[in-house]
Amino acid sequence: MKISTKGTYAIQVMLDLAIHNTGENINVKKIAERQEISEKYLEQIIAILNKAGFVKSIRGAQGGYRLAKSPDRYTVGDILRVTEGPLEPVSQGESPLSVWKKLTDAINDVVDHITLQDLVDEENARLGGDYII
Amino acid sequence: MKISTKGTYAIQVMLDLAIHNTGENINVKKIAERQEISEKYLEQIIAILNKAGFVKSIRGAQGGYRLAKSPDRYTVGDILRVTEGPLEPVSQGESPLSVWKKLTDAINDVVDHITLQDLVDEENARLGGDYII
DNA sequence: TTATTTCCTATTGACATAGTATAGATTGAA
DNA sequence: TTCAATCTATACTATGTCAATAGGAAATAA
Repeated sequence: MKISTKGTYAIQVMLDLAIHNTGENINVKKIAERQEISEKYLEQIIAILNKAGFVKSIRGAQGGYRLAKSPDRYTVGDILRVTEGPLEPVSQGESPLSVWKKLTDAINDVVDHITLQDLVDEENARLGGDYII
Repeated sequence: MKISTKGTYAIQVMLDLAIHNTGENINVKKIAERQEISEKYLEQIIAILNKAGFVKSIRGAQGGYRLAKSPDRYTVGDILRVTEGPLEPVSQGESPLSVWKKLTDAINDVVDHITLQDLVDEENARLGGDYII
């Protein structure tokens, strides 16, 4: 009953891009340093986000990544599902009890009502509001 | 983001014991047949339920298992946590975002408000109510 | 005693996770 | 054009978990 690091790292990446959104491109190295994630592994996760169109990549020198949309237009559910697959703790049909559907619905309901902007706000509040970009 | 078969099998076992509760002991073989689960693997799962005091075992010939309490006194959450461990999709402290706590709370809230008796009722309804013990 | 049944421990094959390694393609600043 | 910075792709590996399988010991009814 775990969300893998792939999913949590993806959230961290998106949050990092949202918070450090100065107009400059952000490269993998910086994100990896700030989030303390292996650079090479992070590349693989960002590749997924890129293919899904969640981030825009700018290649070449001074390249990097940016969010494709504003943070209020991503939900945590969007990001988790693209990295983790369907958020369904028991496969459909495996055991025909309504409890599994209720569980699936509850999980998706939570993550679909929290946006990336919510996480940004939370992070800003956590840092006391007096942090510099 | 999966509940393993250990957890779902445990629910099936408990439900089987609840439904076929005639006063006689129910042995692993019968449960394994009815639920279509490997007999040997089932032994291991029942051992967990036994150690947790959820079922009572009677050894020797004509032995078997029974529920330790009436079905309305178990929740699905009780059974899942004893087999799966804490229902916590992201380990505490791993990523300090409130979304993970909300998710944990939502999951536990669902499974803690469904009893084994609820599953029995559901199963009886599913079978049209005209089934024989 | 014998058949049945639980109890206990060890082992295994398949698969997923979380990386690491290597090579290469593309871009843009100088 | 040069060349470093950056993304892209693939392969490999170490570790762990899952889902059994296997074999036998201990208990008990008949």
